[in-house]
Amino acid sequence: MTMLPEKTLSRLSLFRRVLLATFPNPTDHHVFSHELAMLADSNPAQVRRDLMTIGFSGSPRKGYHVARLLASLDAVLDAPTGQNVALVGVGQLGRAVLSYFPGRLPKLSIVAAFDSDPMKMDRVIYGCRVHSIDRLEEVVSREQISVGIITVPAPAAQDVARRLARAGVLGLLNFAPAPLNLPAGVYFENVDMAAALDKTAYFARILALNRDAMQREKT
Amino acid sequence: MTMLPEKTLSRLSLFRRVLLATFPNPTDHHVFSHELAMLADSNPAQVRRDLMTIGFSGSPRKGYHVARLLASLDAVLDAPTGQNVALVGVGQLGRAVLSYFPGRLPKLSIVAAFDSDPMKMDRVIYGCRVHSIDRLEEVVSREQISVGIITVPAPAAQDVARRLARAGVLGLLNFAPAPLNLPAGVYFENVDMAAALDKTAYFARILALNRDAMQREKT
DNA sequence: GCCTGTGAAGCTATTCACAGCT
DNA sequence: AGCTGTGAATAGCTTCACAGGC
Repeated sequence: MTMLPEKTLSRLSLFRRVLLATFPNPTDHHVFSHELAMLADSNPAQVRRDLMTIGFSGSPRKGYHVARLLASLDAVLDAPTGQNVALVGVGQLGRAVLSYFPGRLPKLSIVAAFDSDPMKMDRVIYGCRVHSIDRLEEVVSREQISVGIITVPAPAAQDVARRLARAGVLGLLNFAPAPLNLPAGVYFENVDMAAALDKTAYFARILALNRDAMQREKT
Repeated sequence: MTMLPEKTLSRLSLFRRVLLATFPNPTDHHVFSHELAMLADSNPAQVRRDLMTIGFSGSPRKGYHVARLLASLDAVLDAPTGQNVALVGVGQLGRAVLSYFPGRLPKLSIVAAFDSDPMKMDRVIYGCRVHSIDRLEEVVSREQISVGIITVPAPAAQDVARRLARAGVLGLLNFAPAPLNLPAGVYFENVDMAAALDKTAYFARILALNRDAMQREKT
């Protein structure tokens, strides 16, 4: 399994989450592809294809064995020993992210946060120590951090991303509304809330127009 | 132009943002597709295709006229009279979102927030009044709200989404880590931060493995 | 009968490559 | 010479549809 497609990974992460929520005690439970599809707002063919992609099989009789499936999902999604994460930018959004993750993804720990505001330094927020941004390279290297979360304002994002990459971080999750330019060999994913809201508003508008058109047609 | 593809819309929103940031005074400026591609971390062919999709053309000589392009992007992305937005769930994440948007998307105003915690009600947070969740239907209808942002905990998301949809909201931006089941005719988009982080960590891990493999090959 | 696993078809999105313009 | 606009090629993703198993 060299490298799974991005979309498949998103769904696998979601499958794991809904399975855990639905089967607090998964032993001896089974799910059919159409059941998991329902839980994850997907469809049976997609579920079967995704599980096929990670080499997991069920039985036509009973479906997929939940506990085994969860183990397979863990094997794909988690590093056996866990991975350390750093967050840069302890503003409103950074704090929200810090409060969001603990407990949600047990194999990923946000072990350090960074900010440039001296007021925020050396405090502990949601269980995470805030360091001066000046010590970014030092702490990333010492704590063996392989994943970075960027929650700084847009103008600072590119520089922070480059420093994280240079310090050895290989995956970046960027919440800043600025596109990053990074050398190949570093993965990054943008969470573009502004674009997401623009898009949602656009489709809301189109749907409203369509609905009005139908209304008019009826008369 | 019946309905633009989702991906195209995300990029158009980004194009507008980077153009505004790069050309504070756009009059008489021009951009080539490769320049805009650089700014948006895309590629020239994609930029040309996207602009073609919205029927905007440039000249081979000078490229795209920035002010005109911005006007075209506004025409596609914005409702002429603006759209009203409601946010449900004034927790840590909800507050971060409330503080994030004002000023960023001038045609979209978050005009109301809702929460079930009596402590939070009737306060004004980041310029937005917080109402009791009980008054959701009433306020959505009175304020003509067409877009909803869901920042409640996962177990409450489905119910909130259904209430918003029933009250007439046509587009939902869901930050809760729970998939929604909604009738057709309502658009929704999930911002799944947990899946995004899982994915980022996965690729960071794969990249580390690949890098180590190359290292070993060299010896 | 109702499921899974999967080749094949269908669809969407991206990228190529070049004619046409200035 | 170097760009845009775009048909055509490619790549990537989703869905169909059915053989095979219990």
